[in-house]
Amino acid sequence: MNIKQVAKKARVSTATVSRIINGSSAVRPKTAQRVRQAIRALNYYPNTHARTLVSGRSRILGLIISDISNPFFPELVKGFEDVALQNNYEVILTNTNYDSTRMASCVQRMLERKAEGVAIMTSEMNRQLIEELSRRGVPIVFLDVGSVRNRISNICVDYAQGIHEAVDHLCALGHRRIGFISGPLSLKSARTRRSSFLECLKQYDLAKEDTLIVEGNHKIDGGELAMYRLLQLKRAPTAVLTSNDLTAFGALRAIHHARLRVPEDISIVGFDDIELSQFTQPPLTTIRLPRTELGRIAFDALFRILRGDSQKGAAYRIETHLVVRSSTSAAYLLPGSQDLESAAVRRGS
Amino acid sequence: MNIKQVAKKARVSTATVSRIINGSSAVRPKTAQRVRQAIRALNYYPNTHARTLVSGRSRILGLIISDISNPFFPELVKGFEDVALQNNYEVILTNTNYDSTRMASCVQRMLERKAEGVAIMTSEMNRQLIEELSRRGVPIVFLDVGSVRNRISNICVDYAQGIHEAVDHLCALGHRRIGFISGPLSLKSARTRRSSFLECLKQYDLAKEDTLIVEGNHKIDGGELAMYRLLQLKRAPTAVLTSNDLTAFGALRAIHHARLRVPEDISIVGFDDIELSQFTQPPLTTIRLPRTELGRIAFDALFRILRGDSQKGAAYRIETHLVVRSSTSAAYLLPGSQDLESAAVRRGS
DNA sequence: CTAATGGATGTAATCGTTTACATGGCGAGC
DNA sequence: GCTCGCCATGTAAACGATTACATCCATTAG
Repeated sequence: MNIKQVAKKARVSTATVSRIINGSSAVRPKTAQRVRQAIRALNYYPNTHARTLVSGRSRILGLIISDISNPFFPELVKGFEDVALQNNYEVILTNTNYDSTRMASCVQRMLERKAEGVAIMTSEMNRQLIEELSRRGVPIVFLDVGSVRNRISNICVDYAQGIHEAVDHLCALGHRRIGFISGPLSLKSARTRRSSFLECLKQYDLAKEDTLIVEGNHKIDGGELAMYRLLQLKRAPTAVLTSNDLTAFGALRAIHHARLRVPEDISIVGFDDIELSQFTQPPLTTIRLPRTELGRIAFDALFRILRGDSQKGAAYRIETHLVVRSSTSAAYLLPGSQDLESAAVRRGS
Repeated sequence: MNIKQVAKKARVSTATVSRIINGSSAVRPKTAQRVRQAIRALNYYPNTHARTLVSGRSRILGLIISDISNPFFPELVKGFEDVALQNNYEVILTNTNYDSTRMASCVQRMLERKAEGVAIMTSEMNRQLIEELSRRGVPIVFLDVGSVRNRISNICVDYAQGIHEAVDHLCALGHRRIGFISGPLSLKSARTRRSSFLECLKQYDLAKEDTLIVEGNHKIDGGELAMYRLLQLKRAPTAVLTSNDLTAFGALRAIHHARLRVPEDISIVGFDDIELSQFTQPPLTTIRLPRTELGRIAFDALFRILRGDSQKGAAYRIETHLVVRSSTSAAYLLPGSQDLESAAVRRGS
């Protein structure tokens, strides 16, 4: 079951067997055939640990995410793993659970298993550990927070673009009061999304009232609560953007409970385009963030460095685009009658 | 950065350092302290590959699932990983994508990375590969399909129990015609769920008409289509059980489109209790399959064998229970008026 | 015909640990 | 005071590959 037995059976040295396995240098076709037969006959496959030990290359890549049960991540993971597998890399997947202590142990495990590169798709970072990785020469790719300066490759998601498209779309439908339900502001990604939205409001010269921006938690219940708060405003928004789709689901629920209608009374726009968004009632207009591609790019970023095709600290960009479904429509209320309760009454509900 | 340097710094032999790290035999407290200091000073951690190579134990466990973006799996994975981590095992996660060719490569990867045990939570099995694992002495735990005979530990999910509770619940509410939307019958788990249902009907002496049983695909669109078919029946069911929650989501959609109401016109029961089921409209009554626990038990089954506390081929059991939410209620229609269309008309919709 | 060249193969060191066995020193029992 | 035994530690052989270097043989050029 080891290379020696194969060598013996094929009447060659272990070096020759190794050469066949790795294609590292030429061997006579006749010898090669004999070796290959022996390998098949013994059902031999090399011991990766021995390989790693001597060659210094583990063919392992690390992927650190927040939480696999967050619907944002599975597709990203699949994208990453698919290409990694195609290139004969094994993936070690770890969850930080949004906890920077656990993040530390994630990185430590990468280090121990000798990952050749690490993709960190979450923002609980720990300077010390990152530097430890850098010092050991392990290439890193980050989501949104890398930079050339620290030699960490960065994948920059262009949130602004999708948000622009959404606001554009809503404006074209006649909306002027647009609300926003953010994620938990402790999260970097949530903050970025919110500030992109604020930026956008400015550009479109739209009302920017603090009351129209409410903090959620990137989960359904938080979206629901936040939406209730928006509905209680004297002058409620006629359209609401949300920081992720789960938040939008919650908003949908709140509006339904308030006996109002989407999109007739209020338009809702989600973010991420998780699979379930096609199946809400009504199907959700949302900003698509191509997560499979994100995973692919993360692998690519690492792979290029490993092959020497690219420097550490390269920058990549991912676009986001609006997907229009049925949760948005023309602003139904006239400027003078922005009272949602009366709308409900008018409809006789 | 290796054990020699630590040994040198602490003025002991590598064997002593190893003893400290593994606690394998007593060392003088004074020496121990010196070694520990050296370890900390050099920021040393052992090379797992070297360890595995010589000790033959990798501290790696394999977990094979179908598809991480199927909402059934994330919690299972988390349950498994959490306990594995607590016991210092690393987890290699692989997806078969419901494809038995890929299943083969999953197992191969486990073999190559020298997993000490493998949990196979999907049913695309490949006799040959399983035997290969067995031959190399790798303990295996399977979902539903293991057995003592082949020395494969088995976790048996008691689908019948939850289904009984559901049927019981529906009967108590006055339902007599209960439909079922199954998963794709190519899947073992879908077949098992369906046959549990059929079994149950018999016990309750309920109508068993083939037309009341429709095949879905364990996804939303399949559930929707299947529900349409049920709605078109002359004598449609007043309650429908589904093989998983996504299917139930689809059914909800279909009923909504048909301008009927859940639960007033039709009661719906899901299966699995994925997180989103709390948030549908109405919140879904469903049969809870405790997936985190499933993951935990899978680890436990392997761990016991590894510690020698248990034989290969042990059996474990997981219970399922009904969770009543709002998608079920008393059968609204009188026996003589089981015409859903007229129900809709009566309500004036 | 000899020497140089180069391609195919073998030899052996190496990677970083663990662990069986050897050694050394010290206390206890006689 | 000697021996026995035990505890703490060291020595060195594995584990299973890769790979630099050496060797061998055949071919070709001079």
